[in-house]
Amino acid sequence: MVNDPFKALSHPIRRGIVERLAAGPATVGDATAGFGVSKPAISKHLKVLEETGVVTRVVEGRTHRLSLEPDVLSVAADWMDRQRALWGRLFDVVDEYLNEREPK
Amino acid sequence: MVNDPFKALSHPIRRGIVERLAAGPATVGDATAGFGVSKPAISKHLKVLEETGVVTRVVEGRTHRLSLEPDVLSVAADWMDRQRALWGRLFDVVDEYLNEREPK
DNA sequence: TGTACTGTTAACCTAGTGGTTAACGATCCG
DNA sequence: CGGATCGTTAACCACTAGGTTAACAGTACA
Repeated sequence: MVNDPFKALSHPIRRGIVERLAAGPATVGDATAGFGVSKPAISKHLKVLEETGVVTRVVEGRTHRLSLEPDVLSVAADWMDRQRALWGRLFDVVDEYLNEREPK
Repeated sequence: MVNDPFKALSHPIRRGIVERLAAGPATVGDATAGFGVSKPAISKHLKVLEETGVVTRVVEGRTHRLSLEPDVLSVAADWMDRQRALWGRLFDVVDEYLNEREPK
């Protein structure tokens, strides 16, 4: 099991799937077409996204409808926001430090 | 080479290092103490963060001073923000859809 | 000088990731 | 029923990630 949204997003295909689902729910075929890999490979990526809770699945007949689960990924986004706020505060200090140590 | 901020952040130790550096520049020892792994392991994590451009290093005698590089990680944060904005717009639609299909 | 300290490199090992092909399960539809 | 479609599972393979120990390089300092 994965259970780590950052790990779930660490692969470009999975980020691509998330981007597509952000435009609206879609079937597996629709959400994953054009990545240039086989269906089993896609199936594994979806499994990761589902285990992490990023994506949810509703079976409808022979197709599966995928949707995003915003709450889970917002944890990662919040982490990002927090870090970025800290960087903002820190940037001048770091800059000053580097200029002191290695004046061009 | 890695060159992918999401991959760089996909490991909890690397996120921990970034969190510490967000509080200010630090030496390798200071920034990486308490993770319960050996020094070579830390050295590899730092290499990943450096290759990705997330962390920069200045050698000072026998110690190395690490700092964050806000610009690079802000790319990842922007991606997050964009996704979150889309989710916000999308949330009601998905919710409505699910309620239609599977009324409790 | 020699010894302690900071950090990296080298060599190696294990487990996991990401991909494949082949086969299957279930559903829709003529 | 019988075939096409959607998607998964099984078995396998190559490569990478993350960890270890041992040795090394450079710097500080008594």
